[in-house]
Amino acid sequence: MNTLPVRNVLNAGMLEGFAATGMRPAHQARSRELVIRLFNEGLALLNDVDFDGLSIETLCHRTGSTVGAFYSRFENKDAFVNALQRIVVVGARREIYANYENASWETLDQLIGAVARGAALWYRRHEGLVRASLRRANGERDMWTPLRELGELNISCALPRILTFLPPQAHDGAVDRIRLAFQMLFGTLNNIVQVNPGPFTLEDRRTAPFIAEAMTGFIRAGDRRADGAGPTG
Amino acid sequence: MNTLPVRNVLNAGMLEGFAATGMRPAHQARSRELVIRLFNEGLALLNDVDFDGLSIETLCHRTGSTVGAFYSRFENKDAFVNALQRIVVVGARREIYANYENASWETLDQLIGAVARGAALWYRRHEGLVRASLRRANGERDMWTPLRELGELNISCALPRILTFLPPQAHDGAVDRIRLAFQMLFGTLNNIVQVNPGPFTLEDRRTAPFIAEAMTGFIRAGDRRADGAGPTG
DNA sequence: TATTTTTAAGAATGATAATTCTGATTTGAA
DNA sequence: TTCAAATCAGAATTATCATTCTTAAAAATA
Repeated sequence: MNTLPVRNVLNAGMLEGFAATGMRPAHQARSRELVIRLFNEGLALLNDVDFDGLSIETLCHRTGSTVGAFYSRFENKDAFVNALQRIVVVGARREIYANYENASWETLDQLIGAVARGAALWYRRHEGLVRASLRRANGERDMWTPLRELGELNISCALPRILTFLPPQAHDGAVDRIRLAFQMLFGTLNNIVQVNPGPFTLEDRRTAPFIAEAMTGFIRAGDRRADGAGPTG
Repeated sequence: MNTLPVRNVLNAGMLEGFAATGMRPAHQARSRELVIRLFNEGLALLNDVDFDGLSIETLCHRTGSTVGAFYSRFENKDAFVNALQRIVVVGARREIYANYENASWETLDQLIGAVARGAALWYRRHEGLVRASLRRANGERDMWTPLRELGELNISCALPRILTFLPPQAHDGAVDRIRLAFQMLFGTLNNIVQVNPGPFTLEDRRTAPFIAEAMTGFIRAGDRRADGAGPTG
């Protein structure tokens, strides 16, 4: 399904201090290495199958391991999947912080352009995990929670910065508009990953800039309304 | 999961002339009634579970029927699910044609406003089916195909009408913008149905008008650029 | 009414995969 | 080096459901 090259994104260092419910703490080096292998192979497999199609036996075979080893690390399949999401999210969180701390933007277009581009890039790198998480998203199991929190982190970083580009009298109405703009951004990206409706794909260079333009325009339209200009139609 | 009242949307009349692969033609009235009951109960169940969670035995029990009866109608579960999607799509198709034929719009805002409102309404009425179809959307099984076709029908009706509100010199670039606008519309609605990210929901009255405004603004921005006005940022 | 076709019941079957269990093997600290 | 704790191997178990099969009932047909 996914034609992008798949790299091993996780290494032993990233396990440092990482814990997740249903994942037994590893006391020996070999088990830490196994966990990393399982995570990376899990990510690779999720480019082709979803969570239901992810067979523990296949996963273990591909990592030169056994189901016994798997179950001495993880309580069950759900716990594995949850841990996999969590460790990816930990990395993403770091990226987000770094992005917002290091950069400063001169215009709203630049800021939102960077946000949309960054999001699209991240989706490309984690297409399999996102697709699998979406497919299992469900009231009870809450398989989407880690990724939802990631989106909320992104918004909480972007929101105050966006407001600095808007006149103070527009701030009130702008918050709703900004939130909808992000809902459209993530909705559109999720939809591309899941059903690939076309014509715009994650690989298409126009996708992120176009979405960014739509977001910016929508947010600015509220600005114009707060000026008393009235509807533009 | 879904708190909306669930009505029986299908009746015997809608089965007239309806056929789907893997669905045996019913020669007796009792089997036609059974199919309708299965469809309606299936739709109701899909508000709470997805396709995997939809148990044939439960479905049959709830319709006062048996698995034997089910399998003398449908080749297998997939065939049932596909037929259910198809018959709902048949109705939706009719609605779309009717909407576009009966109405005429005086402004672009009105047209797109009506399209977004109509889409959001339809999603509310078919939340369970949409969610289940999305969750199973997958390269091979192509569980999304019927709904994808529905979206394309919507676009093919809207596109030429939208163009009539734009100056001819803007038409070329506008097509891409219109398509992305629809990708954002359906993406956002799909995402609401699937992960309900908030703050905007299907029930929120502001959702459809807001999305419509974003779509209109984005499409018009291309118009302004074709005038030679350059980027607005 | 006789008989053929269609449909329904519901127990039995079968396939798939997650999970458990028991007995080795390895590790790392003393 | 020793040994208790940790880990691993892999066969066996289990649970879940879709699907099949056989027999019975109902409807259509003549």
